[in-house]
Amino acid sequence: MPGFGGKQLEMDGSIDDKSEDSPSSSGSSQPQNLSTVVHTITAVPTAIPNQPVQVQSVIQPTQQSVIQAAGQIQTVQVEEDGEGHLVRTDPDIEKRREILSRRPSYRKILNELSSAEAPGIAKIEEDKEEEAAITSIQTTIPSYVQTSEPTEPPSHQLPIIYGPPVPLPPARMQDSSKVRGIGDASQDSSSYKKVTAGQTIQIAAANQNELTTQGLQTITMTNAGQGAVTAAAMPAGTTIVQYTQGDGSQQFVTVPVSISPAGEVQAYQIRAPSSLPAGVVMATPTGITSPQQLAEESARKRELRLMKNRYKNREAARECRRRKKEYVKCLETRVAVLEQQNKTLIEELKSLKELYCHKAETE
DNA sequence: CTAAGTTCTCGTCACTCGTT
DNA sequence: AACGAGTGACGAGAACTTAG
Repeated sequence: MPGFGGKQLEMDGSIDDKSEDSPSSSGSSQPQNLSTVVHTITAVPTAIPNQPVQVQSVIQPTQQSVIQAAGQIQTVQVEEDGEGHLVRTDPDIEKRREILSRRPSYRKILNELSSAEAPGIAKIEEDKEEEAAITSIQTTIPSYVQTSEPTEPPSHQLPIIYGPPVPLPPARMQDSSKVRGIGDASQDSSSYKKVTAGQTIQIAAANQNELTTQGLQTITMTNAGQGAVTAAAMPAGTTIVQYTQGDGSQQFVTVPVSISPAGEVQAYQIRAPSSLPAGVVMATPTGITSPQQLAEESARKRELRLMKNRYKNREAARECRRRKKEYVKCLETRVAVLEQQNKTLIEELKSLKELYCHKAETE
């Protein structure tokens, strides 16, 4: 992360009241950070003599924790020991650890920073701009999701996905040559296209009317492609199908499939949507007795839970990153402002000194 | 021009914390 | 206890940079 690494923040005590509350971003899940961070104390000239110097202890960012470190600005009280050395007299370590162990919220930190922001910083404007930018990003539909107008699809093209898409990462982009529209599911199985096991595929009908009447918009079929855990999770011959209804709600159903030795899904059958009960539908294995079955069942439940959370979490991660960026921007702005203030104060001190010297000479 | 290296971005999972 | 929100860590792929 260029631009953050090694950047030394020099701040005066103007935000001490806020930094006291600023939680560390090294959550309790990473308490080891406490022992690895390097605290450097930077003395900043202040215009107020004979007072304890308040400086910021800035955690030296490491490659992986640059941004986290930005949230770890703490107040450290230091006093001169009479020989010009700064002696740290900050509150006890335990309290600090307690603060550090609390999980941060960038929103909270940002709000605190914003409320303490020096006037003249065009922060709201900036936020608006950023918000607009984010909106435009979020409304940009990934190129790998087909969102054509619901017109007659060209005969050479694949079924078109209508409605809120379930974006798939490019790596798992549906292989259009291997996917058949769900509307064809009732047809002769010999006409099924082959789907390589281990892929996440997206299925949609070529006919929108068919979709709307059936209440289905998109279907994502996940098989054993997400690692060994998933592979073990799914009982042989079944897969979980995720589908999105017209109202955007997501549903899940397990579907029996047959996989060829070559690893290709040869056939899959999905019940008519009208027969699908609301919510999650699972083919509950009967008579689970062996530990292996129990493990399979729990793994399957886990997979289902993850699948349900995936979309939300994706959005949450985006939001989190946006807030983080906003927060870092805010910090950088603050640094710029404080640096400017520092410069001004130094200049002022210089001119006052000159004035004083000049006056002393003339007297 | 291209291969290798670096940085950026995104999705996913695991985990914690607060709320119900 | 269950659930949702928030966030760190990690991996993968895209985008960019640099050396030969």
